[in-house]
Amino acid sequence: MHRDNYKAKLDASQYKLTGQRATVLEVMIRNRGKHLSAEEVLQQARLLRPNIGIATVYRTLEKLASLEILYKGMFDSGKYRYELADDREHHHHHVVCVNCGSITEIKDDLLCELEKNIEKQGFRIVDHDLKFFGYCPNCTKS
Amino acid sequence: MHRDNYKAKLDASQYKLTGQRATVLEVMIRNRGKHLSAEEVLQQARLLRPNIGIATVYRTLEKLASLEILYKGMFDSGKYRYELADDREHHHHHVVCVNCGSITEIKDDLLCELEKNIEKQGFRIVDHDLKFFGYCPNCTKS
DNA sequence: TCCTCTTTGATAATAATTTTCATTTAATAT
DNA sequence: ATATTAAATGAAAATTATTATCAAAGAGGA
Repeated sequence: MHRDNYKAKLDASQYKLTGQRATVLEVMIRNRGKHLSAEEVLQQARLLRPNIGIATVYRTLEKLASLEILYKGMFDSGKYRYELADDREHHHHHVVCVNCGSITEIKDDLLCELEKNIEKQGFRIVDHDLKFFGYCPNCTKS
Repeated sequence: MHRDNYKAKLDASQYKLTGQRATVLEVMIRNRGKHLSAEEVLQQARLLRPNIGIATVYRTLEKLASLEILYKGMFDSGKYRYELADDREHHHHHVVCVNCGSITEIKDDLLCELEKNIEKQGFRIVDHDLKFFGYCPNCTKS
């Protein structure tokens, strides 16, 4: 998805497209595919806008996640990470390397059948979150 | 698994089976199937042993998890929850109700195929964690 | 018993996140 | 353009969950 579409999405929301928000969004776009913590977003945002505050970063990430522009997830220990979420894809699958900590996105989706099974038991499923833990190709070699 | 087996497992470990540890374990056994936070474990433990401290609860939960007597997971926002983990089952699947917050365990496992796909890409998978979000049978009705 | 090592509870410290609040900014009406 | 109003911001304080510190208590062995 293009930069402008994200901005348009934010613009069309109940929130104002302020400079700070555009900056946070810009950081996320430039790091497409990565999973950044709030602190990491702050550091990169300060390169573009030196006196943006941590509270604004948190507030903006939260808003962007509520607009589903970002996906907010907990991967390793104790802090949230954010990534660009293309609206079509609600499902996030990741492989977390237990050796180097790298997080790789995977696309394959065989879960529909499993979801259907669960729905037979009376649930209505709206989303899922799947993480694999193992060794990434790099760490498998050594 | 029976109460005594957990105690035996702890007893056989490098750690002593102290009264406090037995109390925490007892709380977890009495809440089989539930996912308790450290604070919740403390409250229940204090009914059995009024002056057990929060630090001991955290330390014990951590140890029990490292012995794989408990499973430690992050479900909703910002705090860890613990549940009894029968050693055979490393894989945890849950349905989290987005309405009432209830967490239900599911057993079905169709993920082997997916794991194999990922391994073809050079990863070596050792574990996974799958959560579904939706409405539980209770909330689906209303 | 004495000695040593482990565990404990209270409390301080830390880390991540949220709230508060006075000030700034943006959007709208004038 | 200016005044008005509500939303957004940055700095700092507050909160929440968790971990570390440390002196005292407990357990086991020589």
